[in-house]
Amino acid sequence: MDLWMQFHQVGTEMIITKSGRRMFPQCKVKVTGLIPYAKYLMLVDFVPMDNFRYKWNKDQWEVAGKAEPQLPCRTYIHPDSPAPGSHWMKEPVSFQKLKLTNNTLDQHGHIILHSMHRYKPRFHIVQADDLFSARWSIFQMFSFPETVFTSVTAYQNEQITKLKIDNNPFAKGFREHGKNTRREGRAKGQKLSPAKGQKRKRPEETESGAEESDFVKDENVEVKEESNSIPVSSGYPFWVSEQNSSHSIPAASPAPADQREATAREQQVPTPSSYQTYRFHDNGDTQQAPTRDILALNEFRARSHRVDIATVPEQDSKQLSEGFTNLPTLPPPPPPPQDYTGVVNMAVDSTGKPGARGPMYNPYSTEQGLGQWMVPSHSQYRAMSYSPFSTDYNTQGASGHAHGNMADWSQYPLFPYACW
DNA sequence: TCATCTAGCACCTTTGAAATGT
DNA sequence: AACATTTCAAAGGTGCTAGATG
Repeated sequence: MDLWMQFHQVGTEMIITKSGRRMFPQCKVKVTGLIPYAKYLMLVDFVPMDNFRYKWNKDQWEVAGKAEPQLPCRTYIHPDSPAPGSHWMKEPVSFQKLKLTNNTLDQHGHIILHSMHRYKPRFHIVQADDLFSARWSIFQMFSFPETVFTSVTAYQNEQITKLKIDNNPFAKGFREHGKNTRREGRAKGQKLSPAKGQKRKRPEETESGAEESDFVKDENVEVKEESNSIPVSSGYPFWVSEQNSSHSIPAASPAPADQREATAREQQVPTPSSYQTYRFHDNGDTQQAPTRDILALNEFRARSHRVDIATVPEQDSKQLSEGFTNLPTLPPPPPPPQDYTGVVNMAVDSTGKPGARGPMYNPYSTEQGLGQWMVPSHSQYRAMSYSPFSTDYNTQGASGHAHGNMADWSQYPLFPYACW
């Protein structure tokens, strides 16, 4: 939590490369309130914060234009999934193997993002017995304002570089004095690459002492359900009040749905400084009765009020296009046994432990699953500026319903409604 | 010309199998 | 034989940077 806050205050950047890079800080969450014997899946997807592309100019971020077309929205599923609630609650859940890439043709199931765009990870807890047949009946979404980041191919802000070097054990070689002879040897007279001009000087030689990359905090915080756009830029010194900038640039497409719609159902965990003033909303009603299902960032203990649980719309793609806010809210349920027949489309970490669980998708449920709620009509979605089967996407060879391998499947969005 | 991206590098940690000890 | 601990090489994660790209 502390580390995330440090990065957030500077303006978190995440390196994305063709081959994929891990996130740092990594996402690590603590969950409480699950039914110990019920099985759950843990997932993460990434949603754009807005409709703009950014650039780093004179030590600050500013809007550079309209965002690139949406990429297929992939979802990372925690390799332990499915596991009983007791397992998830036993210790903080780490998403350390989650990788980001800018390779739109990626076949490894990494999360595909555009460079120089802003994103926010979003966590999902899905109650389901297994990965094959999971029909998304009950799930919850959580997000954390301090995890917003800008995807980059090279660090722009030298403060971020320094923070990463100081805190990431894999970068130790860059903070220890005199160990990187290669850099010293090249240190003269070369052209500087993007952030190079600013990164030229070596990071502080002083050991920050921040060896601890696991930010273990256990503070109480309330989980809130996101009811409006998140003012992520507040307290974000390197951002040119992008909200103002945003206004100056004509947005051809509507505000991102994440802010517009999906967020209305998303539970957001505020930072310690903000949670006290938070008021929980649920369809306009202020809820007070605390309940159970919680997810907290970085072992950051959280407590939610009434949990917002949405059910997956059945056979009604129109509901999707009309906004997630229309989905019904159910009480925290003991899950009735269900006849799971849906399809799971997800990215799974290749280094995970899928063996014991078998494939994480069901190639035989394609028609039903996609037809049911993964594949709305194009006309409905195009107007929303996002389609899981966009032109770009189809050119990757994953069009239609003929899929023969995991790589193909991993490219489908798990939660398409959240990506408009 | 410039901003951005790519690929390969040196340096480092992590991982897990094999070896060794109890 | 079973388990715990240590060793060590391979795998993989870092930021850096020259050159490529558009």
